[in-house]
Amino acid sequence: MSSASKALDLLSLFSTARPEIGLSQMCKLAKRDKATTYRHLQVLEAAGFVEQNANTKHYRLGPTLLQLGRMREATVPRETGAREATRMLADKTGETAHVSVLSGANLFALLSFESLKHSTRAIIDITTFPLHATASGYCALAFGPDGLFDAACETLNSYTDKTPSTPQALQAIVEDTRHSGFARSDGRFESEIHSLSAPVFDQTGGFCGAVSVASVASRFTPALETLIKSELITASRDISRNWGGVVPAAVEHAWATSMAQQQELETTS
Amino acid sequence: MSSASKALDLLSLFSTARPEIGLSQMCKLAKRDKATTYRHLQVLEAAGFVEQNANTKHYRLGPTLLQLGRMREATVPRETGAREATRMLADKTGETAHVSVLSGANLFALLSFESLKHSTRAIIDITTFPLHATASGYCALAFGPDGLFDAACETLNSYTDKTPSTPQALQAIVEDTRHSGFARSDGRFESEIHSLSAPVFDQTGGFCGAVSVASVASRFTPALETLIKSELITASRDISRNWGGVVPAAVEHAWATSMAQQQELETTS
DNA sequence: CGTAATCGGTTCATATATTGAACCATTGTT
DNA sequence: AACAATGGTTCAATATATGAACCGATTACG
Repeated sequence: MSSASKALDLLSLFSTARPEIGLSQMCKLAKRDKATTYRHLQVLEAAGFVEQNANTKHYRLGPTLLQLGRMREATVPRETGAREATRMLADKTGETAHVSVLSGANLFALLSFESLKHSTRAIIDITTFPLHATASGYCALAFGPDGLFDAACETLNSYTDKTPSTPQALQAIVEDTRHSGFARSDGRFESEIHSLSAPVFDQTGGFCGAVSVASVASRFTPALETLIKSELITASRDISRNWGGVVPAAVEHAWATSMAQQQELETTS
Repeated sequence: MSSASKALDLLSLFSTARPEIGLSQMCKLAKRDKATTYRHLQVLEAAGFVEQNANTKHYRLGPTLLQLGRMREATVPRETGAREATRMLADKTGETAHVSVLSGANLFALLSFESLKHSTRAIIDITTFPLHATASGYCALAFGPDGLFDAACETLNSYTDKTPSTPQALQAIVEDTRHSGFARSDGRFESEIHSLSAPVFDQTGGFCGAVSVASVASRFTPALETLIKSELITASRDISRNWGGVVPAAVEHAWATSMAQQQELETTS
């Protein structure tokens, strides 16, 4: 592991719950030597990625991040292009809607909206989604670049007893996702959460992210599933358009087939 | 220089004018070896600080920056803490008000408000303010850390025929700024713009940014100058307070002296 | 067309920057 | 006053970064 990435890893230790971190605490969290950690922090501070509270000597995120974050959004307006559709999605479904973006082999959380409809709701508080355990991840594996599946298989951590633990089990899920145009995680990452997800595409013509609805498992019904899928289609088209892309015909066709089956299922029941 | 800081330096090569950079071009810009640059980019990509355009193979800023930027603002609400005062400043003066923050040797634009009073108004569309040509920059040189002046002298680009082109000329401006508590750029960056600026301080007790009013030069009168300076004082105190700091007695004293002189000037005229 | 020039990416011996145990200084606690 | 934290520093050992040369694929061009 390069020393640069070790330094960058320190930034991920900050959170809203833990906005300032002292040297000793950071050593424990990062499981690294004090001298090393200190030097890494010096580097980050010089670059404006962290700054030091002059009183407590604790470190916190620095001003450069705001600048770079805005530059990113100014040049690649992902958040702006997804916000309205995601808010609408949460609103229409009454559940938590969120969007993730693929970068390399990582799926990063972009934004999330919680509906006010229910007092219990799914909270999205992770920053990177495991590819093998989340609906968003299955979308990436199903519609994203080829190498992703092998990358995902390297760390098949089990989060719940439903988390797929073999490449074969994962492959089956991915096939199903590719076939239906929707990904599903029924308690595969968190046992109480039932998520549905649809792929999003950008100007390159390829998969670049996923839009998802995370519902509390106990209130997930076929009717809700139909509603969520229908709204996911709208949201995916909308976000893809805002990101300069278009949903490929193959995915549109998979959706159409899925929705027809879903409707049939409901009328017979 | 640590390898981590070399990697981080690559991020500063991106700008709105140059949002995507290929490997070869980046080597030239960073003046570094191709293999080294490539590995640095790999590290940054793994951390989500850059991502690669799948078609062109060019690199651009990554999604992690958006997350960290939001986290920074959530935990150190600079933008939030300056917004109201800046809006008020624009409103009261009828001109464009903006705030910048110092990070390392760069003065970054934080936010800007345009007054609706006039149909012609100053537009702030740059992200980093040159230290030697803007009122905000003079504030940084006058009240900021020591090394800044030498850093500024390294690139004395001329933007107008009034831009100071020698360290001596710049030094004189800085002295005047330190003495009066206000910085002025009368067409030194853009010929039609007359700006006044005041320093802002944070919890460290040191200079950390500037609040400015950019006025159209043709309507800049002594009366307007008095109004702007008076409102700048209010805004600087307000923002400094919101950022956990306080305006040092020396600066308050400089302001008091300046305002007295200004008033004298007006009554005699 | 063939060839020369670029491009992104890779290799491996060399050399340099990173590492961490032990250390110091300061502060707050008992 | 002794103790246990804290943040910060040193230096020999060594793990890591480096860059010239190389590769294969595009692209430019006479």
